[in-house]
Amino acid sequence: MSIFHINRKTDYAVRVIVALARHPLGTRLSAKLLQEETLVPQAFLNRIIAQLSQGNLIESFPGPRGGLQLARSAEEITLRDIVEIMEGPILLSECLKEKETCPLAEACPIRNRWGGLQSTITQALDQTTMSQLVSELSSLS
Amino acid sequence: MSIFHINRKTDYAVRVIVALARHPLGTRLSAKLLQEETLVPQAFLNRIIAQLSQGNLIESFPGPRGGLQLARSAEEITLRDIVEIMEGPILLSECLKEKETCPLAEACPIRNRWGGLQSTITQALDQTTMSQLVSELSSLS
DNA sequence: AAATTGTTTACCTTTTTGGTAAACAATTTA
DNA sequence: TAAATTGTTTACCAAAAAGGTAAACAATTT
Repeated sequence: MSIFHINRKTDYAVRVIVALARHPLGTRLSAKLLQEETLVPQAFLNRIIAQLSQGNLIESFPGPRGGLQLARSAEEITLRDIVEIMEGPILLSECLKEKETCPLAEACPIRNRWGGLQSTITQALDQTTMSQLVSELSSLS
Repeated sequence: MSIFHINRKTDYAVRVIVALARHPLGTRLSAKLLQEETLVPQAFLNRIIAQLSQGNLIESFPGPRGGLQLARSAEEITLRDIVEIMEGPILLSECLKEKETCPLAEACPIRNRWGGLQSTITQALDQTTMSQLVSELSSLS
């Protein structure tokens, strides 16, 4: 699509977390209700929910009176948490993995630049919490 | 692979521009020589060179005594120039295109965050010039 | 036991990535 | 002007990722 693009799956996951974060911690919402709020296709949403659950960002309870709830408070969930659970670690270039050896390693002028940009991105994502998003949301409506 | 990942094609393109930028403006290098310096597969490199040429970042001259040269000085070529020629405009989310309409547009708390991060990234790329990379390279060797 | 809710697995289509190869076009020089 | 040299274009390809569907499965409550 385009470089530095957020995948739809991750975008959807943010919608899910924000929908949950709008309610008091401990509130359980069903997958069906989350579907109505996020507009994500149900079958796809199921897998996103499962991934968020495996990543310990949400907790799930089967059966009647079950549902999904945040695993911790909205202040303690950042955009980076969600991005990394859905996409894996942020890595601008293979050469930023210590173990990797690049044929140009001896004379690579770009590696440190990618490293710096990667730090900038991860810091920006770290600084955005779900409670910030929720308060922006209420100021919109 | 991983989110916020620089594609190999773009990484290769940076190698090409840096290789050219190490010589005085106006110096022509052949595609064959560039292949030896960048280690990019020849057939793939040909297409990368063509794309850089179409993007007016380099100039090409066919025939004997021909070759490739930078279209402007290394101080005037930024990482963003290369990234956008190889990958198209930087766009974190579809919803950042003015014309796009998102079903959540009325109540979307994340759009401005993606917009801010996108600005941060493009500014960082704007601030890196090829002459900076070349001088870092000489300080390495 | 039945109803309700989340989980897992398998499968699918389209697009992107990374690459190869050969024909083609332009320019210089013998 | 023909041959040699150099870049350009096009067609093709395999593997992976993106985005999604659907059905069987497991757990819990009533």
